[in-house]
Formats: sequence, C-alpha cells, structure tokens
Amino acid sequence: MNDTTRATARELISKTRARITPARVDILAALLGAQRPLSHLDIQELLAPGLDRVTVYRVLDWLTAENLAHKLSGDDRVWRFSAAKAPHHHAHFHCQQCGRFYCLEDVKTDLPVALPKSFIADSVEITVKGICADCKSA
Amino acid sequence: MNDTTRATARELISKTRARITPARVDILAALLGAQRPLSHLDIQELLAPGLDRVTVYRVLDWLTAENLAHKLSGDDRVWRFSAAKAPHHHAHFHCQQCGRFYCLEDVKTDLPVALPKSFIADSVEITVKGICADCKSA
DNA sequence: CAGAGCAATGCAATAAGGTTGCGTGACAAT
DNA sequence: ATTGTCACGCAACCTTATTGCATTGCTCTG
Repeated sequence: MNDTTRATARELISKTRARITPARVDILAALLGAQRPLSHLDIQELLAPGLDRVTVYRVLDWLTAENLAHKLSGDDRVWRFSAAKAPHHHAHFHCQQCGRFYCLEDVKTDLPVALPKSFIADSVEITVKGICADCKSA
Repeated sequence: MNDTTRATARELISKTRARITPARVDILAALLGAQRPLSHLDIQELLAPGLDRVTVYRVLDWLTAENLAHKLSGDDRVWRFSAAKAPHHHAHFHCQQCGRFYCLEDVKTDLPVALPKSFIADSVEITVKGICADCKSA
C-alpha cells in the first residue's frame, strides 16, 4: 500500500463528490494494491487495527454502490471485494484449501448465454474451484 | 413428490450401502422432483414439518458427500442443492429479486479454462444474475 | 468565523444461516 | 436377544453480516 496507490484511491473517491475519509482511502488503496479479491477479514488484518468492523463493511458497501469495487460471493459465505479498475469481466479461481481467490484475467465472462424467454441477464459470474499452486506444493 | 420419484430416490440411496431412512428418501425425492436447486428452507417447507433442521442439513451434506447431490452457493449466503442426476455441467440463473435459482441446461460449464501454472481445476461454476420471467411480469 | 446541517464513524445489540455436542432411539448383524 | 453402530432430535453455539442510535467531525452558508 504505497503512496501512489493511496493517491489513486483518493482521486477515484474524489470523483464521486462524496467525502474523502481515511477509512475510504485506506480500504480502496488496499483493494487497488491487492493482486486478488479481499475478504472483509483480509482488509481488517491489512489495515491498522482501530478501524471498526462495521465501518469496513459500510465502506465496502459504499465502494460497491459507487462502482469502485465489485462484490463477489464464494462458497464459504464470505464476501470478497476487488477494485473495479476496469470493467470486471473475468473469472475467478477459488482455492478450496486456503480459501483464497485469484483473478483469471484471461477467462472472460462476457460470453453469450442463452436464457429462457423473458429472463434478463445482469451479470455473469464464473468461478473455478480447485487447488492453487501454493497449496499444491505445500 | 410422487411414488416413482421416491422409488428412484430409494434405489439411489441403496447403492451407497448406507441406511435407507425416511429423511434421506424424502429429501432426495424432493431434490429429484424439483425443477431447480432448492435451499434448505425450500426443503423444510416442502416436507412435512417434524423433520429437524439439523437433520436436513446433515442429510444434505451426506447426499453431497455421496455425490447424489450438488451444493452451490448463491450470493445470499444460502446453500442450494440439486439432485445429481447427470454430471452437473450446466450453469445457473439467480434471480436477484425473488432469490430463486434456475438451471440453464443449455449453458455448459465444461469450457476449457486457462489456469496459471500448477493450479488444478476441480469444477466450474457459472451463475448468471438478473431478473427472472416471473419477477419481470410482476 | 460561528453555527447549522449532514455525512461518517463507533459501539452495542441483533439477525440469519449454519454447525457441534451429546443423549436417545432404531436398525443390522451376530 | 445382545451388542455395536448409525441416524435423529434437541439445545447450545459459532460465524458472518446488518441495524439502531448516539457521537464526532467535515463543509458550507450566512
């Protein structure tokens, strides 16, 4: 979480015309700097303690509402968030052992899907489940 | 939940060499007869009351372990289960309004995915999110 | 520059969904 | 019939996330 990242975060937040608070900058910077989607717990551990659980949840929700972050659901009942740098059209990998998520930038989710009549698609989520390299070698 | 479905359920369970109990038969039959993945709550409502919450959870876990059912995660923190009639290689639709899941039999999940080195894929889950026909017309 | 107004935070309590421990009852094999 | 194991029910508990409410602190107007 270097200064450049924090500056980028601050700039992105300023575009929303909402308040630029330390919590928002810290959390968005954490997401921007991460190589993978982070859970609420990941973020709490990454950031200095002293930031309330609820605040983290609220900031994450706010970021999602402002389209600065994307919320995705794993099969462990935990939300993961990733910074919405570009339109978020790629798949994810979920390691069943360590629980970490990885972005599969190469696998696009904008594939054409044949839906039943009158169904409206909003977004497509693709999750590959398996074992990641770290866990395999361990 | 007709008798044929129950007979099929009983037969599938007998193949596991485990005990054929009413709870197992009822729940598997419910899954077999359903057009869509069912949540734990769906099942409880479908079945006559008197069956314990925990028993339902345990039977569902057991069915999953025996590969008679598949567990899938929505973004509402609720497990959904579907009978594993055939290998379960199709996508699902999740209505963001009513929360129901639908099977998209036509959309296959056995697409080739390019994984990073040393990653091992186990299964692929594709979920389309949007509004279903029922909710749209309402 | 003071003060009003509102957005953001922290703390505590609560909700929802799922899981664990343990005693009891039922079935199967001997 | 006896014994061992498997399944069930009940109660308690855990985790993750959300809500209510009081307080803080920024911002903007006058």
